[in-house]
Amino acid sequence: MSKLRVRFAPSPTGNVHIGNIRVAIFNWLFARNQNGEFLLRVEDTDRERSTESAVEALLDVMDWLGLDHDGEILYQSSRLDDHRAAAESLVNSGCAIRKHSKDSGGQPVIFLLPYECSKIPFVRTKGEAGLAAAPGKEISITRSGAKFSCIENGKEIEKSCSLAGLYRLRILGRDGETLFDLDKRIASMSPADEIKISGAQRIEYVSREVFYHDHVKGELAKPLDSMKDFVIVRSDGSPVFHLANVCDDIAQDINFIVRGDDHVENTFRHVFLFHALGHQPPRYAHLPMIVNQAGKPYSKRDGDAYVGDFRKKGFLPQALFNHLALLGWSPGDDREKMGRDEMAGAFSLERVKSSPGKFDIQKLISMNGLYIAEMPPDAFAKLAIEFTSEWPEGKPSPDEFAKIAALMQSRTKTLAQAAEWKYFFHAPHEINPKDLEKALSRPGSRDALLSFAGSLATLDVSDKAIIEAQIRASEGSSGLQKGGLNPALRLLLTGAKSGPPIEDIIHILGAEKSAERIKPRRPVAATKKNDHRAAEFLNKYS
RNA sequence: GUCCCCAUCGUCUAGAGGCCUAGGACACUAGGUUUUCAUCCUAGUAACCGGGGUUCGAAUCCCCGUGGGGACGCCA
Repeated sequence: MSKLRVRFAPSPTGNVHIGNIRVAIFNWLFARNQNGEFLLRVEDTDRERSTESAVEALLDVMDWLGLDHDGEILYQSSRLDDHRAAAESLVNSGCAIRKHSKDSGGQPVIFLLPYECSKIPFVRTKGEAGLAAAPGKEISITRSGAKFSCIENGKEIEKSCSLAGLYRLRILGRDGETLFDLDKRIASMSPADEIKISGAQRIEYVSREVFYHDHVKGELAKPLDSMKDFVIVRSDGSPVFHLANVCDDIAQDINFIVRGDDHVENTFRHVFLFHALGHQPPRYAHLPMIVNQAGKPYSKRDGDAYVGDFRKKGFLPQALFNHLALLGWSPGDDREKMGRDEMAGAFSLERVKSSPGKFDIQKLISMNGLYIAEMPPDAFAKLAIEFTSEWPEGKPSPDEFAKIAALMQSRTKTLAQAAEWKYFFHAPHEINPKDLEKALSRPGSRDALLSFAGSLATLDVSDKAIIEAQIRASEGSSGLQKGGLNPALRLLLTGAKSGPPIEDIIHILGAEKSAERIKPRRPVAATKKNDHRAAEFLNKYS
């Protein structure tokens, strides 16, 4: 077998979303596993919607995730001439026609599914088909398709399909006489011809289907009589996706296409295109889609599904990569947290599921926490500090920040949580009076607090054990239980109800700042009527 | 409407006819450790969509329902 060549071929018409990038991840894993090549093609032919910034965003995101591609990027827009030439050759070889158009505009080029398929390996005959024609309905036949009505299960159904779907079509009248025989007419039909037949009773033809082996879904087949000929060049002369996509896959020598589920139906058409262009179709694998919490597919409209947003929310690329790879694939054992290379080593298409998966943000968060936990502290601090840029006072000093980061790392699931560490640098804006009242409600609390605040002036805060001992001492002398002072101290110091050990906080804050925060002061305004009592209490707690 | 695909705990998944009393992970609950929180440890709740077959035996194979998704563009 020749070297595996796969590609990721996004259209840059908006920010890349996670469903999109997951396709890239699977292609990358597959290529790396097989020692193949992973190519990138930007399908930017939709000029109206493609933007340069979207291309930049795409490249940026791929770089962030470590999805390195082989070779140069192919921009589809640069291959217009080749696409047109391909269309021209298809017209010349009779595989496509220029549609006759009454409008003054140009003529679109329509690819005709081949009528004679005996030498095409991916088409097979299923058998004779017979349909009852709907009475009184006219049948219309042109080179690019037939339209007719028939009766199925007592219901009248309108059908239209390519002539290739109606192999050896015969239309029979009331007395069984042949009104039309496609075999005799097809060779002489010109694109402008339209044949109308009335009085049909019965429609008979040979039913065939196109099939291919999908490396995820197994064998897939589609009856030709459910397919239509399709436009490959628009009336304005621009090539349609199907043509451009196939031409570029040929140009890039792609021999395995791994893409989203939504292309399954396109593949039935693309294999004909490959064949008509003189090439063997590549192999295919279609990945199941991923859906959002509501069970609906992600679309570019899903505001929260952009890959860039995950970065902004403080997710690590390793975690997102890992989590996305595990959506629809598993190594087959109980491994879940796996690095890129480990996953590439274990990857196989056979182990890709064929059912859609729901994206679970909780699991991503958990995995992100795992990756954060194993980071070297300085690396963690360096990444986390970026998330303090929203602070009005500006980013803290890296050295100070690193101490806090080390303290918080095991408590952190996403880097964005670093924005909440503000209290280490600035006194908390507000303390919930109710919480404080509760924290101070035990008898002796106030005395213990004052005692500890007073001791801070002479306390050696460079030693956490000393700080802790002093807290215990203040508790003891005021008749408070061990740890009874913690809630109040924490609240006054940080404004939060939970967090790292008090002594760690005081150690970092220093004696002066700590005393400042604990000291009775700070009137707290009652914001609600029922907070009034608590506010009163606080204001006079000295 | 037509065609195609899919279906195991709430979620991601393991499962290739007997290793299944259906395993793991996230989430959740309880307990332990940490005088809070987090980490860590232990335990628990929780699933084969329904109905028919095939078979000595079905989560696994077949059929029919049901539910979900996709495709039917001169979008990609």
